[in-house]
Amino acid sequence: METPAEPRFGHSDPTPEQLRAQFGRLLGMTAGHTQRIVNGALADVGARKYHFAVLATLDEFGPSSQAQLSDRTGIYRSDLVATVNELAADGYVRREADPGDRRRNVVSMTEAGGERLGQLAAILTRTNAAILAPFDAEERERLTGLLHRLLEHVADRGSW
Amino acid sequence: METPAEPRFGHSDPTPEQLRAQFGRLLGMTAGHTQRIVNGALADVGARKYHFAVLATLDEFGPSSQAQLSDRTGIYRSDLVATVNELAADGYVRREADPGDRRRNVVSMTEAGGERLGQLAAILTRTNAAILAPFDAEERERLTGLLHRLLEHVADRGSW
DNA sequence: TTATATTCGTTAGCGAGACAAACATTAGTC
DNA sequence: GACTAATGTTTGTCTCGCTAACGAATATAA
Repeated sequence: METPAEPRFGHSDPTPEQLRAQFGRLLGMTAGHTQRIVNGALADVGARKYHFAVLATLDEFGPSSQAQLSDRTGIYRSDLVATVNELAADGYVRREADPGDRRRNVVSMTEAGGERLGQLAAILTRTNAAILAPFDAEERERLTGLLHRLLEHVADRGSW
Repeated sequence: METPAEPRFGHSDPTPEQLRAQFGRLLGMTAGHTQRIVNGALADVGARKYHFAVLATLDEFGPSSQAQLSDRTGIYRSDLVATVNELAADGYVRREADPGDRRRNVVSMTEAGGERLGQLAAILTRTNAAILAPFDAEERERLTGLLHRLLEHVADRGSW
């Protein structure tokens, strides 16, 4: 088992079987590439996905506290601080103290924020389409259906 | 109005439409949960996926230089240094200077490393099975088939 | 043969993302 | 008024992917 023998000149770099066989790896690599594409497109305009998540949430629910934003986006409260900071610095959101509850901040989207959301949404629509390009409508449905089921199963706390 | 603060990834508030609609998010969240499960299982025995990747590669190709390991696992050379350090510290691999090329190190798996690989492989087999539990054979094939196609498309450098 | 280029391992560091711990302030309840 | 709970914030940890740079060794071209 610990004897020499071996490659030396094998210039090809095949992926080992045991690695390729892992479903988690397949999923992870696919997601990794996909996210790299999406993140790259967002980064081109100086955004991250947290920005889109917050903006989209504000658009749908209106002014919210940070705790609400955290619950609805899944972003940790601690990470939300930085996200709101960044969005506020660019004038996309406003953060004001809630007069009714002084622990709270009310975060609301500005006009510029609405435009920004439109820009980011367009980017995401575009990249999502490009990513799914090789699939026809039926395959997309199958894929998203399977992924939804998988997500539900895998997100089920208690079983893990 | 609000629920207790915790269960991270399964939020309590409704997920905004624009977020839910993103395919990238679906893929990302699914992969995220999956990897958390896998990483958690590996972490329980003090391992990371890089460890498994290197061990599995050594098992299949025999003693290799770090550059070869990097090529075959996809781990960056710089990150491989730490990985080999860790594995060597635990006695799972040996790192020796290559007498034939003094720039190189020859990394080889020890007996303990072989056992470790068996342990990690068992963990991965188990978690992969659990993850795919809700699917029957035909669905698994469909899912992996679709993911493979997606991976190929999305990993295609040049188009992005 | 000498100069130049390339390879290999290594160190250091960045940034995103997911997450935990602790804390001060403020509200609500007993 | 004391106790508890929620909110926002700071700080820090860890994995992962990725970049830059460097010294040593080797390969190649002039």
